[in-house]
Amino acid sequence: MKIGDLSRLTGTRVETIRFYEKEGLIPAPSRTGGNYRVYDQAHLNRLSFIRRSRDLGFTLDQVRALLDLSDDRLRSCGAVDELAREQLRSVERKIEDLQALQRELASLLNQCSQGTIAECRIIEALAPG
Amino acid sequence: MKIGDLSRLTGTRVETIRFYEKEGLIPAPSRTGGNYRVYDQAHLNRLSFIRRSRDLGFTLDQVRALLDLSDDRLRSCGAVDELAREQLRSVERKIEDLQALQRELASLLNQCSQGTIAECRIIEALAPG
DNA sequence: ATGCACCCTGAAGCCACTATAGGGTCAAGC
DNA sequence: GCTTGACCCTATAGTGGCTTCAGGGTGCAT
Repeated sequence: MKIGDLSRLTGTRVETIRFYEKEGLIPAPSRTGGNYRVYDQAHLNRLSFIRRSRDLGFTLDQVRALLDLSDDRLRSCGAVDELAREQLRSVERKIEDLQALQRELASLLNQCSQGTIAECRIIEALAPG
Repeated sequence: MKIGDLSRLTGTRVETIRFYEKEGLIPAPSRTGGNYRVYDQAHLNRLSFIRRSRDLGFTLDQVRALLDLSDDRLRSCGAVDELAREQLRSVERKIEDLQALQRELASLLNQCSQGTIAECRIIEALAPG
């Protein structure tokens, strides 16, 4: 499997795959005579794991931790659970922040009567007073 | 007013104020004999405007646009309205994405029975299959 | 004279990629 | 055998919005 195939199979850009390799998230694959990277099923599995973790919002450092944990089959999954729980909390905090923002913006827009800047409620709300 | 005073009054880090100046968001202030920046009320107003816009989630480019618009008192506020509307849409999109994420994480955590990694539902969900 | 809080500049670092420059490889078609 | 075009390679710089760091200077009190 060449890098483009891996890219298509995982929905990951080629540059991102090379970036993950440089970051040590994916082991360096063997090469063809023409210096092309050659991947196997293990690479595909690992990259899929990384992408799903990223899609769930984990940082690359968290993904690294999850990968390490997932290799240690006999260990308790408490650490995994804690990582996921922390991530959930962080997502919930972000949602709350954005909802507050949403309310503020909606309220500003509600007050805008489409006149001139001088009487614009939005600009007024931003300007200090 | 020295940079530290402006920092305290606006809740902006000193380094960030210097960064805004370098970015052209705040005009370069005059200096004391000792080369310290000296700010006045106009600077305070402008920085407050920037911070409030940032708090509402506008990018620095959008802030630049808002600042330009706010100087043009006679212009219609349609452009301001459009910027705010776009920002609201973007916030709403982010909320939806995060809520999907929240549901997924919560569901994973729900299934975790705190056993070993080998039987961990979270790792299982991340691993390809 | 010494300490301390504050100020200065310029450059590098953060995250997770993305883009760009400048090239090499390989199979197909003429 | 030569070209075309899709693909691959490396190394470096750029993105946004700051933050941090190195290495110094200022100003006031003790």
